[in-house]
Amino acid sequence: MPELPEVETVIRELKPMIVGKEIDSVTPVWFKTLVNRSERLLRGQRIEAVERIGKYIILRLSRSFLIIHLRMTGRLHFDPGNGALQVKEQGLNHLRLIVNFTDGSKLLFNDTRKFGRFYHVDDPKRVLQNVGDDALDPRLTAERFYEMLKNRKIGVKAFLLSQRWIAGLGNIYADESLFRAGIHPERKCNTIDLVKAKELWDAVQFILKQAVENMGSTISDYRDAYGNPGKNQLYFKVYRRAGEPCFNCGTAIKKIRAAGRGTHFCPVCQT
DNA sequence: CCATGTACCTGAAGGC
DNA sequence: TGCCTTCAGGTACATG
Repeated sequence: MPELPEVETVIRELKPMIVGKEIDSVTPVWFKTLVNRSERLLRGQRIEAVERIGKYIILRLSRSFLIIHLRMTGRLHFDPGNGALQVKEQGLNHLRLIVNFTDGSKLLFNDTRKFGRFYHVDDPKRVLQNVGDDALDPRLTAERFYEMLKNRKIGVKAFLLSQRWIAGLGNIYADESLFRAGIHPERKCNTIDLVKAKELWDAVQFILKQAVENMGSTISDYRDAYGNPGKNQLYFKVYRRAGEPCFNCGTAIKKIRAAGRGTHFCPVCQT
């Protein structure tokens, strides 16, 4: 499910709901969701801040960190505890973990496929050591992006999907960014010159920012903290458009497997 | 270093 | 209707 824009949407909404709350207890519903040894250590800790690097949500607590990854189908919802839970549809069919706050409100984690994780750690580096800078980090520049690309023989889609260099892109926004920049997903990184690298970097920035403005993309499972779907799926140019005409040239959009993922591109516009 | 396959899970969709 | 296969916003790990 969620890539950077979906995670950003969720935390923007969640932040005012949970910052300052004190954890009373955590109820693990599915035993693998909470990764740690001692959920008792969470009692009495306050949520000091809600941050994000790539697709990772970082809850800064009084004495430790709770790092959340939604993976494919994870959803976070807030239950104010007064009976006014706002979640729509069947948002809570697959409840996997509950954070109970001392004021009676709760943070609910729903996750159909059970891939999502809450990592309780003293040092965020334990989870984030192989995660690069956030794709929307203003300190990143096209020049630094080019430096990362220029000596790699890996296909450019695989590069964008790896969280190790730039964090936050997933399958949808990698395909959409490559289309916008006119680059074939299997092109080797080291064949991209500085000018083309800048075009790709600008495309990544545009695609991600547009998706944040549209509250993320909903294909099936993704919902924001209120249970609402995103609107950005209406702006897809290639993703899930196999066989349909390219908006630039009319050629049928192709679907192949690249970097192990279904990959959509225009065989004429993307070289 | 790089590509590919498998594992982790559930459910929707398509073919027969 | 039912059965079987494939696929899905992700990542970690094993194998050539």
